[in-house]
Amino acid sequence: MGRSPCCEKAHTNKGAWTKDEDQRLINYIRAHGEGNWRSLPKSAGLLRCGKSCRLRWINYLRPDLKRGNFSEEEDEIIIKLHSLLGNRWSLIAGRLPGRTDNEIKNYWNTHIKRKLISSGVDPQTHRPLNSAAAITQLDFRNSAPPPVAPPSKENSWSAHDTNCNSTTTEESQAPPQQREESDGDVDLELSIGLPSQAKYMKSASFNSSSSAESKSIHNFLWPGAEVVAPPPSSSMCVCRTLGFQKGQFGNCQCCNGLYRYL
DNA sequence: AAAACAGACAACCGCAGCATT
DNA sequence: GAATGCTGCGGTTGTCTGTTT
Repeated sequence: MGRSPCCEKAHTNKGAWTKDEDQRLINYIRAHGEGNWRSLPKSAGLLRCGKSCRLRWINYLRPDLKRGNFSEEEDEIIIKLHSLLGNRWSLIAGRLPGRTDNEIKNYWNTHIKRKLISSGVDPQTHRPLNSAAAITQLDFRNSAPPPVAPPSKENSWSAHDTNCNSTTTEESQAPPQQREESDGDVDLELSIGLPSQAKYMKSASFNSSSSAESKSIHNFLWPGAEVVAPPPSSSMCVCRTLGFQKGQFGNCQCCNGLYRYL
């Protein structure tokens, strides 16, 4: 038995939004806040699918959006985060205030991909193009999951608890950059500090229980976070507000840190 | 000037996970 | 535990605009 459609397609508009529709949506969300997307169109007097409303708001109407060209700094961050996270656009967007996952995805596909290719870097593997083929089979980012314990999107990138804002996941869900041997081709040290988008940001974390693997992975962090030292046996976050486990990746809204505890 | 092409980006679609019933 | 509903994500498509021929 299939699911019912998210909306009555026969009675919904599709395609480009009109100014009037935008204004209705803005007015409604200003008055009632986000959420309840399914019932929103009817309440707001819009002949649109709830999904469409949500997308329009998130990608275009949100007041905190930063429109305009990406800076060089943002380019660098996107490339570095993509090398770490793969096509987790929403997660990457969480590190770029004012940018949406859709915007970053489009930008990646239209600009950065080309830029990397032209500079001889494989945009999927982030390695020199001539060596990309050799490691293709190790790269799970945009292909089928590994045979053992395939990654689960939700498990990998589950939303934060609003109090603590951290999550942890199993090793099998770590992005390939963390799973595969890191031989230094990719600089995982992110040295550009940025505030996270508190409201829209989702945090991700990865867990690795393999000590051998752990040693092959770069430790990295976001500036601004207070990093004391890898906790010896404690399960506490270095910012002392989280419960990260050793061997896990995670980023934290409390301190803006993205960590891996080796 | 018009057609063809390419680039950019907004929007849609299908899927998956979680929550609720 | 199964069915259903809601939400969010990533991939893909459609359309608009600018450039080239």
